Amino acid sequence: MVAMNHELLLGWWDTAARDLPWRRPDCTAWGVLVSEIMLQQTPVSRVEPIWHEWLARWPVPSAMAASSQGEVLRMWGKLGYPRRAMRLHEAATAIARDHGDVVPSDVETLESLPGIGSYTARAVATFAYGQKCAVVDTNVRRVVARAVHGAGDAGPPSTKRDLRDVEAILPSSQQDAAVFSAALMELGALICTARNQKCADCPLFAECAWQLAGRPAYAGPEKKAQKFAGTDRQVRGKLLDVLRGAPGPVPKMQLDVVWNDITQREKCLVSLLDDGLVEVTRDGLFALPGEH
DNA sequence: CATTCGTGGCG
DNA sequence: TCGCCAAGAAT
Repeated sequence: MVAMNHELLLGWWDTAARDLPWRRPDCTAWGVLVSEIMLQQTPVSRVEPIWHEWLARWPVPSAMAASSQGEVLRMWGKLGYPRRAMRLHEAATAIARDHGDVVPSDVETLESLPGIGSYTARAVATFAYGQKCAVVDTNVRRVVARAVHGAGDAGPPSTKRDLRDVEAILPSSQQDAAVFSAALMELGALICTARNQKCADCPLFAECAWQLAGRPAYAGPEKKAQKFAGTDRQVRGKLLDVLRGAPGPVPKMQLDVVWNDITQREKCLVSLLDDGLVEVTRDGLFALPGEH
């Protein structure tokens, strides 16, 4: 594929795009930001119900800033990676205090906020404000690897190179660029998936470099499978789940029962305290931050 | 640049 | 069953 045929993808988007709440015209920039944070490493199906609860409860950043971190962690529930919720609370506080309660529109300022990196900053600038900039997530990387480079899958991420790759195929029109980015991501999510890709339904089938090359297998460096069972991540999750399930502060014994390995358990509790996800009360009880 | 950080569903 | 995967960021 020498040059991406934008019309094919834009046309497909019109007929195939999912009707997600954060894509509706009445969705605020804050709503878009919340969705982007929640969607990091997390499937749409699990995000959607929580997103509705959040926007109903905290329609603007200042509303969330007025809530405690513990309250935010409870509302986050089991979405995973709870530090995202903490950082979003921090970001909401900064937006309310420093930006007039308006989510910033330029990539630079967005990236300066906690929890907002290269992808999320560009996603908000593009999807909430219609700006023209490259948006690179795992879906886009995979689609570009196949359709443009003819590889079976994307190699290890490289922020600078990945950005250049996508900038090279971005439509010149600002309006098209925003839809194009959304469509690229949608294609990766629905058609050009990691496994069991649906090439027969792909709008780029005829010009896809991977198809034209005979769909060679991924040739890059081996990807390390992420373990979970037995990791600190699992232990931290169990500890935090106790606090989420309790109405208030709990004695340490309640935390001790969730994991047998004392050394690992204590290490994880300390790390949760370090991250500000857990606090100790005056009475030596353990609580979600701000809930005592 | 490589690791760490949750959780659950699916083939 | 269990490895793999799901809109990344911070360090």
